[in-house]
Amino acid sequence: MGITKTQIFNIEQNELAVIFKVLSNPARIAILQYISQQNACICNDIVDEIGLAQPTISQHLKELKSIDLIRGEIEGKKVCYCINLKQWTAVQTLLNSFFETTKDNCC
Amino acid sequence: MGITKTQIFNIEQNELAVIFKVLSNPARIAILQYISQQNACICNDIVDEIGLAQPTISQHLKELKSIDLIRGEIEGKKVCYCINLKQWTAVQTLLNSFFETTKDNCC
DNA sequence: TTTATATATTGCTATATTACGATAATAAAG
DNA sequence: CTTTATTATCGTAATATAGCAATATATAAA
Repeated sequence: MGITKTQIFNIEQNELAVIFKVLSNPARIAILQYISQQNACICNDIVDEIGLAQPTISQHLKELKSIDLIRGEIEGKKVCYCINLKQWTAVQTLLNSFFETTKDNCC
Repeated sequence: MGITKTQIFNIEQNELAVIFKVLSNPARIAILQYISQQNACICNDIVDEIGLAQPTISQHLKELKSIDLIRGEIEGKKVCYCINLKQWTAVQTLLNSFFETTKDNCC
């Protein structure tokens, strides 16, 4: 069906899946890395840096914003994107905790 | 297009994206959590536990196996799945390192 | 006001994903 | 060998995603 049966899973499972989904595209990984590499908040050289069309980048930025991983501040006609450090750390902690908790038993 | 332009990204970015994609489904999260909760390697009570059809579970298990996160040992007519602790830890480290490295600069 | 620039939105196509019924494959049990 | 149980694979439908051209929106500059 292409549709995930979210109802049968709990909030934590669905939340983790959403986070992983946002991160499951190399363009979005590249965007995050590029934004973080700049010394200051970076505006849209992103389109030049990554080899994708402007609407595509804009869509990816929107998805990253959807889980609050990045933030866009309007500066004149440009928008300045930067990583939301608070949420970034929260997500890191959440994923780490998932890995840690799920590490217990094995053959 | 629905097709990701993997060529324009580097190996690390693509590898991270693949890992995140495997984890980006709540059924697969639930399967991993269920497997890890059992004291011994659990076989296909997974189908009973998760509310999805057997072929669907089988497909999800295949995807988890594709990045070596779990392992299936054939025991008679049953298959005994368990988390591959070595790869599990490797993935945890890789993701953590991604989060750590990408945490540097921000507004 | 007009023009130029930066970003977002819309609409579309191609491909991927999720899910399941039907069926095949495998192996233990009879 | 046949039956039964377990898991995998195939085929298919519905929906999601990635990407882009065209266009809209917004703001600075002229």
